[in-house]
Formats: sequence, structure tokens, C-alpha cells
Amino acid sequence: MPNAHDELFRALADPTRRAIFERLCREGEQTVGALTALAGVSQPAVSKHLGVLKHAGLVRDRHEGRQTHYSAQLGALAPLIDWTSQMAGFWQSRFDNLEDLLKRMDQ
Amino acid sequence: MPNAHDELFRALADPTRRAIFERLCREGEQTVGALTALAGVSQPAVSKHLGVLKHAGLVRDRHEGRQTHYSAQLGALAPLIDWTSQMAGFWQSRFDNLEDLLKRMDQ
DNA sequence: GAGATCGATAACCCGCTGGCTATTGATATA
DNA sequence: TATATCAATAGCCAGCGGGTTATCGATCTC
Repeated sequence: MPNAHDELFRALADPTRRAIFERLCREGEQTVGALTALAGVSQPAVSKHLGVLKHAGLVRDRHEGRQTHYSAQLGALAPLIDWTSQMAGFWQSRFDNLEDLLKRMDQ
Repeated sequence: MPNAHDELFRALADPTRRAIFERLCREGEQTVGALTALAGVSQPAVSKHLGVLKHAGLVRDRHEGRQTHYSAQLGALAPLIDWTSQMAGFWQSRFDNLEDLLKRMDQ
């Protein structure tokens, strides 16, 4: 079963999309136009990427007149942090077990 | 320019591949056969996934007779951790700037 | 040496995804 | 009201990526 991390990892896997997200983290709220100006791809492409990011909870949008402002939602990175430390935890506990084993063998 | 995180994020984006990596983290070194038995895909598919993980530095292989043992390389997750905390850092510094601004406006 | 097993490679297929252009809806401006 | 701008959507296309089966090289086992 594909777990909940899927959408998050997939959303961040594309370089263009990740660049957009990074920029929103660095510089804060941006309009679609501003993002498009530096994205190196067309405006519809940027909109599509923003759609994916939004669906993954990585960005919020705010409508103001005819323009839309996007901003990063840092909280969405939490599952990624959790996953990473979980992997590290598994690693560590296996290491501990090995240590125990060696200790037991030693005496 | 696609940065160095690309390969890492892409490698972890696929559920099957991530499951293999998670298993290696949980249970330690495994043969291709053992991994295939529970992966839900064919042995060549598993080999291909292991190739991708290896290329991304996430696993090591060790040959022993006719079987190959793979193990997780936890250190490869470091760039991911760095990237995450960098994003958090940008966020924080923008927040600090805002705080400064408000403080300056206040007086 | 013959046969079986392990895992990597080759060759192929299909679906998804990221890109594009064109268009639409909505809002601002003349 | 007519026109221009912004961003989302529609519709399309090409390439890639993850899956398969078939095969090969290498190593055990008989």
C-alpha cells in the first residue's frame, strides 16, 4: 500500500516544482506571474506545478483581484522530517541490537 | 540547473523503491531474492530499483558467491535533512525580518 | 560436466507526467 | 463598453520510467 509520504516525495521530486517551492520559502509570498518570470517554463506549466504543490499541502493560495498569491506551508514538511528520523531510528536500533549482541557474546 | 538533491528526491519518490529502502533500514542487509519475495514486483524490477538506489548512494551492495546483499546507507539522507532545515531556515529568517520590521514600526 | 539457482541485462510496452499552445473567466483599465 | 491582463483549464504531444518476459554469466550442487 502506497503510504502518505507518496504525494509529498513526488511533489518535491521534480526540479522545476522544487525550485518554485524553494523560492517561496526564500522570498515568501509570490504571484503566479512573478513565479513564471523566473521559472523557465510557461505560465500554464507553473500553474500546474502550483496545483500539485497545493494538493500536497506545500503551498497556500490567496486570491486578490485578478492575481493569485502563493506562499509556502512549511508545516507540510513535517512528514518528511518524521520519515527521515524514523529511518535513522531503525538504523540506530539495529545498531543497538548489534551492540547488545556483541556485549552478550563478550561475556 | 537541476541541483544535487534531484537524484535523491527522485529515488525516494517511487513507493516500491522507497519500500525497499525502508525495509533495508528496518531489517538490515538483505539479498535480492529476499527483497523480491516481498516487493510485489518481479526480480528484474527489484534489481532496477536497487540500481537506482545505489546510484543515489542510498544503498551499498556486497557480493557473496552468486548472491548479492544490499544494505542501506543512512548517510545518503544527509542532503535531505540539510535541504529541509535550509527551507525551515529561510522561513524562520523571513519571520525574523518581519518581527524586526514590526518592532521597528512599533517604536 | 550437467543442471539448477541467483541476479543483472536486454528488449519491449504502456501509462503518466511535464511541457506546449490556445482558450476561457474574471478583473482591472481605457 | 471595449480592451487588456492575469491565472486556470483544455487539449495535445513526446519522453521517461516502471513494469514485464526472455536471456545471459556466474556460481553452487549433484
